[in-house]
Amino acid sequence: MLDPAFIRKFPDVVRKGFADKGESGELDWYLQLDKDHRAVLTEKEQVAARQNQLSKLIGMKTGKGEDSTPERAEADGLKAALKLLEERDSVLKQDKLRIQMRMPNLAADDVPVGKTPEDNTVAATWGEKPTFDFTPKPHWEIGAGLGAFHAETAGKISGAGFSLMTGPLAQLERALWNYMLDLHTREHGYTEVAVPYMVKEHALEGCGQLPKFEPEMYRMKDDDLFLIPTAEVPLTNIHRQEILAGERLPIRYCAFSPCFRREAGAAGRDTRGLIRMHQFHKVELMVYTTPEDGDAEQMRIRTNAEAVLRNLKLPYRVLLLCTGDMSVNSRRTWDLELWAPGVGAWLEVSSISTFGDFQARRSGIRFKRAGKTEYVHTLNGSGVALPRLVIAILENYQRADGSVVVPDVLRPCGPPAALGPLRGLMKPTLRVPPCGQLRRSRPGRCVVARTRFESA
RNA sequence: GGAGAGAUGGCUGAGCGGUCGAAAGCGCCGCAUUGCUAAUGCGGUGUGGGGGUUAAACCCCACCUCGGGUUCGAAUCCCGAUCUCUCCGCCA
Repeated sequence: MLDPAFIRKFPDVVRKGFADKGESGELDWYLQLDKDHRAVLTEKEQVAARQNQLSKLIGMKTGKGEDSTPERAEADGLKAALKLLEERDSVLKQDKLRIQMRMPNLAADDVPVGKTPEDNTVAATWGEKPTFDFTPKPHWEIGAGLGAFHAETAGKISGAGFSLMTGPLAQLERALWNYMLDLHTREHGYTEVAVPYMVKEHALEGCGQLPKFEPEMYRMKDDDLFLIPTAEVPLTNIHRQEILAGERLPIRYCAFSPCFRREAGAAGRDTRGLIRMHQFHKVELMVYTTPEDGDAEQMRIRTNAEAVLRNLKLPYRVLLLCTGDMSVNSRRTWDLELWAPGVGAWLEVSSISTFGDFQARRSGIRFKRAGKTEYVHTLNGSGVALPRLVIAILENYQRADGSVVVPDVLRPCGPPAALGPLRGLMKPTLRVPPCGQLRRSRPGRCVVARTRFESA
């Protein structure tokens, strides 16, 4: 939500900002409503002030045992007019608010103006794309080769857009989120939060997911709850309607959570493999800070998220999104994209945004310093999203024999040095091999899991 | 699922038709005092909106969870919603 006083004072700046994002923001309608509303407000307040005067007078006279008939008569006469004005006030206020909640945020000055992803700029690249003396496979083939990726089984249970991973892949994913949480909490100063995965409507409104992205949301109709599309939602709502002590800032949270997205506009896109899922896991970073520290904190989140990718030695690039490609709520967004040689594409694993006071206004999150109350700035970024991270590891670290080297930093989290093909898995029945354990097949048993250990 | 209790300012907690935006305490800010730390005394200290001003001062309206109602007048009475807590039952 934008500052109403700012909209009123600088309508042309706002109009330009909306246009850059490819939105009208219904600005002209809003400005007209605002004008009408203030006229009604002035009138209403005058009548209310008179009524308050009379009521006090009646109270005093009654206390002294004096007659207050004329005052009562006048006050009585005011009632109908006041009620009418109050109704108009409330209607106009609601109309204004509805538009305000749909208005996009204004982009920061350093964000390139543009319409499509082609207008994004590459802010940084890191690492070298790996070279192979064989044709690198896409992750679904690698996963299937490991006997650990089961698209059909997931489809049988939940339909398209869901994944089911067993043994080494399930373990790899778990090791990754463990690793990321440890890194962010121990080295980057975030407080880990275990959040609810279902939230109320107002929580989504506060972040800006609603009303705009309602088609993207899974909703529990009977309970009027939504499945979270990201842990940003519960994290940003932790301090909803609070006035924080200034010295508490910045507050840095991280959380692991599943994320649920209907992907309503993306049907038929990225249907194979793990690239686009209705449900996926993610470690999220979220910061509340002061207006002047907002930009530095955004860079800090970026550095923290990049640390994950660097430590895993995965090639990536950083995009500064243009006005037209970034989220309507954001002031500035960097995307981290991992290189996936198997599918031959850059995959977004983190979107690092600063919202300025946009979310804070919607959610009523303020702080107090030197006797003044101000809105906080909120920021977040993934640190990072899991399925695409798994993809990048499989595809970057694959070897000709179908095995996959596991990055060193994950070793303390459980996985072996390499993930090797599992053999003897009975199909179509799913048998889950023990995680990363070297286990010899036993005669007479149908479950055989042999994970080959090979030095990298 | 059944029964009950409650929701007041940054926090704790009074008030239960009229000078109540709301006692008191804590916290916070300022001043005074004080070898240091600590303590003490005095004063101040909510939020949003509209008007006003170069900026203030100032004026007005609203806000005691939210939404309705009764009344000249509601934190206070009535109805509804939401949330929290306690007990019983059921259950991972």
